[in-house]
Amino acid sequence: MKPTTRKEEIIFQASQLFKEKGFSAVTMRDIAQLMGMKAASLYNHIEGKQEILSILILDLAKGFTSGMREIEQMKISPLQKIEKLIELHIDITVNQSEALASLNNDWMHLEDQDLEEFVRMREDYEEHFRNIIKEGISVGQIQPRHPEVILFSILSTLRTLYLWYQKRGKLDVNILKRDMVAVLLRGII
Amino acid sequence: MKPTTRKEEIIFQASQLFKEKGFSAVTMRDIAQLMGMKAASLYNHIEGKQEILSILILDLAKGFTSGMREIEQMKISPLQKIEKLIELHIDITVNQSEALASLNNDWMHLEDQDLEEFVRMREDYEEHFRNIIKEGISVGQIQPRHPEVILFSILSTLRTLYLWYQKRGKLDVNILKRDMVAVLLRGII
DNA sequence: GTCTATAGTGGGATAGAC
DNA sequence: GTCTATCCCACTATAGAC
Repeated sequence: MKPTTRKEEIIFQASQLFKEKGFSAVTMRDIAQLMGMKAASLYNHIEGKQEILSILILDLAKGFTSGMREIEQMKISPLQKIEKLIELHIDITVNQSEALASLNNDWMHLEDQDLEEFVRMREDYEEHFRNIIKEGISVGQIQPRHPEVILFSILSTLRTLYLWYQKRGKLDVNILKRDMVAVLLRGII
Repeated sequence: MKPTTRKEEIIFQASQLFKEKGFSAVTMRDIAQLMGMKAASLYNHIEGKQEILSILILDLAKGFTSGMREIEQMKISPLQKIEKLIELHIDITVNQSEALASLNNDWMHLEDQDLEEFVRMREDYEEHFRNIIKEGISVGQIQPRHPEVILFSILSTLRTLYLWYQKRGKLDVNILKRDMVAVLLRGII
């Protein structure tokens, strides 16, 4: 996530602000100030505030979608697929925690087709995740509890990991993966 | 959470909007419309938009703080205390999911002393939770993994439960408590 | 590609009639 | 206690000079 073009740099700086205060509370003037320019100048590079949000969220959502597709096609057990999904979330958290904040908290401020596309992708993602859990239950690898509770419990932890990852002084990613997989799959007792 | 006074009704209606769109994206005109009045009339009952947020978040935070204090004083094992804490979160989620959304997502829009007070209460709450986990580890009731990973995993699930609870057609609370305790404590394998 | 200036809109909040 | 009218300000975005 190293911004190369001017446009990417604007989107990157905006994402920092969106994470701190939320999309609605961030102004074009705030973003311009971080860029060291005036708000009007931003419009030479981007269409507007909405475009920034849309790029941030939809690009990231596509990352989750393609990651899910790859994992689904692997010839491994359902439980191993869930481990891979946990690792996917951790990798994305580490590399794109700002965009993740927008995806979690500001998706409802997307407009029209962007909003529809996002909601569709998210439902799709959850549906595939749920199916992997169900398969794990049916082959006896996972406890026969309500798949929805399991899905929610894992996803909510992974989705809010970005809030916590940097507070704790950047744990080593591999240690984090190992401990997280252990806690989520095997519990704490 | 049945609003009785006019002021409480305004705060309640506002909380619905804050949950949907976030504090910054909700206008006094939006709130007034839900109340069937004009924005100017709101000011006969409340000081302003900030007061609404402040009451919503601080009242709820105090609920968590006093719940934690009660549980800590019980003469039960660390693991049983964690079970009680899970139940506390579920009860609050069921009864006050709108305020919970503001507490999770809009706390940074509190001002001055309110912001300070909230941050202090939250840190305190996490500190006490962490100590219960550590005690559980030291008496051998809980796996000797990093307490921070355990704390985060449980708290992030409980904190975002409000997002999910109503989508799924209001599960029976007792079933939810039982399954949630099982998944969080014993894992899914 | 950045600037100043400004249009156009909508926000929180207040004054004062009823 | 609610209303209309309005203030003042901040917002997104555009126009046009440099």
